[in-house]
Amino acid sequence: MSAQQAQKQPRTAPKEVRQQQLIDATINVLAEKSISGTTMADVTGHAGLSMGIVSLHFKSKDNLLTSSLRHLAMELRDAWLVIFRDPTLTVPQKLMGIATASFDPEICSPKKIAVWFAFFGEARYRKVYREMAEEFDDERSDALEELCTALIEEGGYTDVRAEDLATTMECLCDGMWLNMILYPEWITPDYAEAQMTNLLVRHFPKHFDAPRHLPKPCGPT
Amino acid sequence: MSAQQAQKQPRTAPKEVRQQQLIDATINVLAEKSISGTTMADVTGHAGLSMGIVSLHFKSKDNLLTSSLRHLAMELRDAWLVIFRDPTLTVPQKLMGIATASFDPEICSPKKIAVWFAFFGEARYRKVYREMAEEFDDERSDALEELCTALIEEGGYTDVRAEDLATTMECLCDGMWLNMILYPEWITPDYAEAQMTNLLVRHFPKHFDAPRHLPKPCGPT
Amino acid sequence: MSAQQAQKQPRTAPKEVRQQQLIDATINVLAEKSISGTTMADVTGHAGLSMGIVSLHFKSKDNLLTSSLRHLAMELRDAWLVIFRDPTLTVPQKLMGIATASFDPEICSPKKIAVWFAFFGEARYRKVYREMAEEFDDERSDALEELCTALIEEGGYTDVRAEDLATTMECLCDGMWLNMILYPEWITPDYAEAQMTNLLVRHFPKHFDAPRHLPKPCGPT
Amino acid sequence: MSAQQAQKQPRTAPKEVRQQQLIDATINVLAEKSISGTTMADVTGHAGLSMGIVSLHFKSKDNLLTSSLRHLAMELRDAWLVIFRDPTLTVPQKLMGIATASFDPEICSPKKIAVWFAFFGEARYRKVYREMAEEFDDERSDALEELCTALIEEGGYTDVRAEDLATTMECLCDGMWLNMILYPEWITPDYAEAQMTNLLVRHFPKHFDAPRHLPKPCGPT
DNA sequence: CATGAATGAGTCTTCATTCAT
DNA sequence: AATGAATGAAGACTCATTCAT
Repeated sequence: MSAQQAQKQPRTAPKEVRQQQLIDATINVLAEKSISGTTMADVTGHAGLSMGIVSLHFKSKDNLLTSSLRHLAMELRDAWLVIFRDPTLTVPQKLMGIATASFDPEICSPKKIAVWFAFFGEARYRKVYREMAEEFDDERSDALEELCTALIEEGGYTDVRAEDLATTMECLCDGMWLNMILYPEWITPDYAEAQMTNLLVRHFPKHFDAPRHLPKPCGPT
Repeated sequence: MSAQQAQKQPRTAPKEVRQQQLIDATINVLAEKSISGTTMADVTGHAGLSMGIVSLHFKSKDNLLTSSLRHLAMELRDAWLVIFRDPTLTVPQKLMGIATASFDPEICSPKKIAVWFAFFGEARYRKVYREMAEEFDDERSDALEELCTALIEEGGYTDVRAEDLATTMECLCDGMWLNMILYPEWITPDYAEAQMTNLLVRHFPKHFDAPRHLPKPCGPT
Repeated sequence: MSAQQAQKQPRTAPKEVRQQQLIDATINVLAEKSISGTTMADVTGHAGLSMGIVSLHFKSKDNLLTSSLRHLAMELRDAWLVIFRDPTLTVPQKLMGIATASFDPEICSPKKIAVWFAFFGEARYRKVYREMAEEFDDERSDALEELCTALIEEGGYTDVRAEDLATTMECLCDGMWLNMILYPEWITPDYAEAQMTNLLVRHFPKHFDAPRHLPKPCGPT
Repeated sequence: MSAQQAQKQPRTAPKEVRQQQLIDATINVLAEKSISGTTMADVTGHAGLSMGIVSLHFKSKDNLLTSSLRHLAMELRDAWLVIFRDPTLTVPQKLMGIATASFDPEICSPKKIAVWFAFFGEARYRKVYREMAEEFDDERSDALEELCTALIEEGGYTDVRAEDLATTMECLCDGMWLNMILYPEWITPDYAEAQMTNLLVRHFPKHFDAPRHLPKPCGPT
């Protein structure tokens, strides 16, 4: 929400609204200026509010950043968890769903990926992230491994190790995120999804169809 | 080189020596404090030199950072290029060599990966990186694709697309780098190399042996 | 009154009650944090009221502080004036009474002395104090001098000058206040009273008995 | 030194000179604005230097204030210690010298007294003062007591307790300091010295001559 | 009368850069 | 070529005061 739009907002608002408003503004500014370049004046200006509002609602810049990171982490967790727990989905559907959840436009807009890497670029926030997300990351690893194991048994795949494949899926996913901001013309969300599908087809040919082969847009330029 | 050692050094030194000394110090400090937390006083203090030396040799902080990034990029490029151009190596050896070059201790120490992601965390330096390295990154992509194509033809692999596999290799590599600093107990250099081998075995079973399956240390914790 | 107790109080209260409540809170907070460290949020929080209440009743922080100083000054003036005007007391009783009134626990609790010196520490409030209290201070000086003069005539003391003794009494009193907060183990209220008695005994031996000689607690440590 | 004069000073100066320059400026500004009102910009502006210089030489505002307090405390200590240790002085001369050292124009200018009370007005700096000066204050108490004891024995004074008189001297001194800034027309340095002499004459009539009786200037107005 | 969210001017502090030596 | 004292712009944070409810 821009400052212009914000001028029409009421002078006071519930705590939750203001906090979310500030977190949204923070993510927007972070994407552009990263952590070192993001000032509280930038954030509050973007939200159409006054400078003191951050201290009022978040006590400090660090806490605002941490809260914003938590917001992103929760959003991502919810995205795959809702798939994993959906009783109407089959195992292959769940596996594919989790694999591609990271590339949902809501989750992996260029803006949000930039913010993720802004945080990963600072040792301090890597630690913060680990402390807040270690449990969820474990859960996701376990979920992927569990689903892979189920498929391996079902399909009698003797050459696939669930553990290794789960790791490959997660790391490939992260690597494509990185290249999405480095070379957005090379790795697009659609291409990333096709790559994930590719990986699953190659390991579980009895369960997955060949992906559409997207023309690689233009190399890592 | 620590400040203590540095005190014994002569008061003057050739341009190149001083510049490399400062770049080394920069990489060391960046790994710990990232970009926003790295001050010129940190860098010069770590190098055992005076504050004014940065302006003398690099004109500005930004230029010192850019030079440091270039140093890392060149180091990485040299690592895979020397393999690619080595006439004594076979195609599979080259492919494996390039795939695992990123995990050479000299290239991917925890310190250096942290610095890479410190730069990737800032939009400004992603742009700088692209401008200085997109040529090399293209070259590497082309090299990988060329090697894959050679193997596909040689082995008659009909289900492998060179382009996609090259992309997978690069992204998987980057994703493991990220998880190496996020969860160093999970992804170790040895495990990363095994994962890369795994990928090649699965695509080119006639050319690569099964990798040693390292026990996955402890999940993404 | 603590915030907890205050929560039970009715939402509205007469002007005078609220004002006194705020002055009490101000004195309590000032004692601990002095003027620079006392915020309106501290004061209203201590009183269990909302932030806006200060503006409502006192218009500004400065006015609240000035009112608090006046409250202290009036309290002190009342303490000695009631003695001076008490028709049942003899001259020596009055002199002794005024001399020791400053050390009455109600007047000179550690908290209140700290507040006095908080105000004396600021040129601005020294000026305010002078404007509001110089009349009373003059009156007290005159009262002491008058009482001393009476005793001098009565006892035929030829070596005492009423004016100088009155000054000595007042300054000694102030100096003991200061040392009470600097070194509370050294100067206690009891010791201070004994010192004042000592002074009177030495100047008016025919009218005052020897004081109890309190063991000096432990030096200015 | 004013900003105008300061403009002619060299751009760099030895550490000690700059630090003393800043402490002098601090004392000047503190006298006028007290602690809450003194900004680093005030201090550096008064010294004719730039804002960053405080952090460079004193790390923080608090440390600059503490250093300034220490400077005052040392100055006062030196003033009486040099008298106490002067082998050419007699015991009465030393006693009188210490008693009146506090009123030396160099020590008790209106400016410096104001600064003393600015510090005494804050609990934080009372603690700091105690920690830095407790030893010296003890020494001075001991010195006064020792000198009084010597006179008592020499003169056969049976009605004087060295301990109590030393305390009276110190507190009277402090009280006159306070009234010097509250009512400078009432208590002048000369009058304060006369008061101290008075006290000594009354206790040790065989050793001290009657003081000149200064006309009390104008009451506590 | 009373509330407390919001404001924004003011302060301390940091730090890249400059410059006299 | 090298030093490091000095600069001053910029940022995070504080807090007296305002105002819509």
